[in-house]
Amino acid sequence: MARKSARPGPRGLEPEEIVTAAVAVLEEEGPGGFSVRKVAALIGCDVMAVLYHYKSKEGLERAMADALNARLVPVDPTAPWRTRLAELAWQYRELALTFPKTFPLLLRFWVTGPADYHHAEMVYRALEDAGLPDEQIVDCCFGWYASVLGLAAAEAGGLLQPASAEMLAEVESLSPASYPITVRLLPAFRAQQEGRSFALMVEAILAGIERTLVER
Amino acid sequence: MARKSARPGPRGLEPEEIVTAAVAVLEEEGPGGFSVRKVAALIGCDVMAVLYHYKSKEGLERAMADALNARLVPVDPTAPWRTRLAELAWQYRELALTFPKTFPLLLRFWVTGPADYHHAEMVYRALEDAGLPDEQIVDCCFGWYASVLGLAAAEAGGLLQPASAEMLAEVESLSPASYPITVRLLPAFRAQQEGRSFALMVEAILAGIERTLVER
DNA sequence: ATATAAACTCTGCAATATAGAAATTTCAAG
DNA sequence: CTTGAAATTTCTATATTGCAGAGTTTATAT
Repeated sequence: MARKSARPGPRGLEPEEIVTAAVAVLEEEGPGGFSVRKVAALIGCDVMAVLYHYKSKEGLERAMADALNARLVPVDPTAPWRTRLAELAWQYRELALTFPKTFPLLLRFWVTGPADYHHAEMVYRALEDAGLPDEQIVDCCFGWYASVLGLAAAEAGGLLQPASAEMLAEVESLSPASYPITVRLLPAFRAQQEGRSFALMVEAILAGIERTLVER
Repeated sequence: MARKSARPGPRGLEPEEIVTAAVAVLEEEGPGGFSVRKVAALIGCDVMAVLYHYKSKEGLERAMADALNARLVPVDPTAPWRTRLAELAWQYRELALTFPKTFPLLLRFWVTGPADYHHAEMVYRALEDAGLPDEQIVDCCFGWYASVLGLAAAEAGGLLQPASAEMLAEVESLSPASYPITVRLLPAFRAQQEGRSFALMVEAILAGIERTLVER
């Protein structure tokens, strides 16, 4: 049995480095193959060093979600509220496409840390500038978050990507009698373009918020 | 060593019964404590009997997601399209509240089985009745699904529920200088009501879809 | 110097998923 | 009936996992 490891004691292992490695492992192995041992192996430290810093596997995952959140850059507060919310939404999409396997953690841990309050404040402000009354701001903010994260998670899962060949084949084999519209839409499936679904939906949500306002 | 179980061979173990038990275990133990062993223990069969029917743990989870999907009842096709989509959305919410721990599986396995095509056809039809052109129907359908599932998952995760005591305490301890709006909104947090956020957001999305239509 | 806290490593255990072979029953054909 | 194949479940074995407890080293304060 070869012993590979260094002696105990502090050796400047940055907690941030652990999270980075963890994200790399998760992106590489997928949710099924993700384990604390593989994270430790990647950075060449002991398994328990990881658990020391993050208490448990779930603690590490929470930190990973927070690390993703931390990558969001604040939006320009002088821009119109719709522009601000739209830009934030597209940032989430970008995050989802860059870290497709890690992104779903944001849905599991809705509140990951202090960074969240900062982002929420930005959304509150945007909705306030939109003219919503306080009670609607709260309701609307949570709803906006859930919808946008859902959309971005769908991107991460490949649902909003242009239809794959196998998916097209599956649709082609459907009976036109049972699924008349689905079959008729086949050309539209082929014509799907990257990001258009996301764009359409974000616009719809923002338009809907504005309209809710007008109708009051 | 006592042998607790019956003798081998077929004994009419219904696959559906396994899924039901699996959902029960997941709801009881949460995602962390969910294991194939506990599912087998609940229905009193061997672990491998479960794995025989569903190939792997992930296969079982996929079947669980499909089982949830199968609980949706078709909406009345003669109702206005907005009513139809709204009712479907509320059905998802109901599902999320009834099976909060199982519901997130629907986000992990976007396409669970043939039942999906049936539901999608209903949504396509609604959007067609709304007057959307074919290419927008496709984009919009996926986006609508992602948003609504995201909203329902947020309900399942407790995000849209009225703020908890600890969450309120956390907000109270925030510095009003850094988070002026968040702190000001405290009374609104207290006044949150079950389902209002969901209702507001579904209405906004539908209104947004309609408006997208008008603007063309 | 000494004490104390922080940052690790080592050993080991209970639980896990999955593979493969073996055993038993069901069912249809003769 | 018998028989043989297929379907269904169990048993055995293995590698992997999260995590607890105790020990070891280093840094910092007194």
